[in-house]
Amino acid sequence: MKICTTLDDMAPVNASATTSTAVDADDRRACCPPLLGPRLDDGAAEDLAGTLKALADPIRLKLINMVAASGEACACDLPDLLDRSQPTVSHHLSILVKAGLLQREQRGKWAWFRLDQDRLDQVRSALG
Amino acid sequence: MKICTTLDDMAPVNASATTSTAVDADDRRACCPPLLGPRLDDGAAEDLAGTLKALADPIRLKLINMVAASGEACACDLPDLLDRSQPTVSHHLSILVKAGLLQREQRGKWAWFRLDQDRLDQVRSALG
DNA sequence: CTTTCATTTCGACGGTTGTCGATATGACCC
DNA sequence: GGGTCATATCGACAACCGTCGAAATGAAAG
Repeated sequence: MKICTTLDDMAPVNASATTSTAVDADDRRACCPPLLGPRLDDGAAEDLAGTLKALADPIRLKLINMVAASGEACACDLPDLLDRSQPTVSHHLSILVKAGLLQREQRGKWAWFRLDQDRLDQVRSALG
Repeated sequence: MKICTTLDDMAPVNASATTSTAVDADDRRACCPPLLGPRLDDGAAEDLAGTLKALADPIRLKLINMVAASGEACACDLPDLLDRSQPTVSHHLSILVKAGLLQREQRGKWAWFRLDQDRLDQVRSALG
């Protein structure tokens, strides 16, 4: 039972000028704006959250920063630069690749990584 | 011991025209670009990761979406809309408020939330 | 002051995550 | 093939996270 009556409680912040000024609902929640709009469906929310999870780690942010700063980076340098073990860095890199934020390229025995700028732009615009 | 010799392995992708073309290092890693640039220091990485962590959850994304769609939202409606218990929704709201992404306002017994657009813009530009 | 109702906090639980050492895979060279 | 080196995967562990029911807090009304 959610009535949300007592319009007095609603300091009319933006007063969203609807037609009806008087409230007459008995069961309809009179106080609450419809909350409709361009709804973010479950799938989209899950997808965006997944990509943001890939970004939401300081080590992975520094990885992206390093790759972006140099244009590309060899995996061989990163454990030292990040003060993390080689398996840990490999783990983070694979997360970023899986999220589409980094592209992996094998050159000889070394693995090189480049930033997928389009993917990052895509994430940034999703936050707009 | 990381030498990274054998320039053959470096298909010169962007060839970053440095002065020295010949490689003569014995201990210096000759294959790897300097990886310098506008470095993201530990503190900044931690801060940004913290804010992104607040965003990186489907329920919290839907919360932000709902608040943004209506301009403001009453906490009383959200548990039903999100199909989560009231304590769970309260928990997510507090995370978003703590991250500065939502602003809380008490109106009577109800709690209303608004989006802090500047904060969101700030996050988005940090990803640029 | 007592009751009522919205919201927060607490305690607990299962699931996920970051980390590492050890091991496996894969690429090159001889 | 065998050796060497870079990277990925495995197994384990502690820490963290999302979730809920129960209880505490806070705000308004009677």
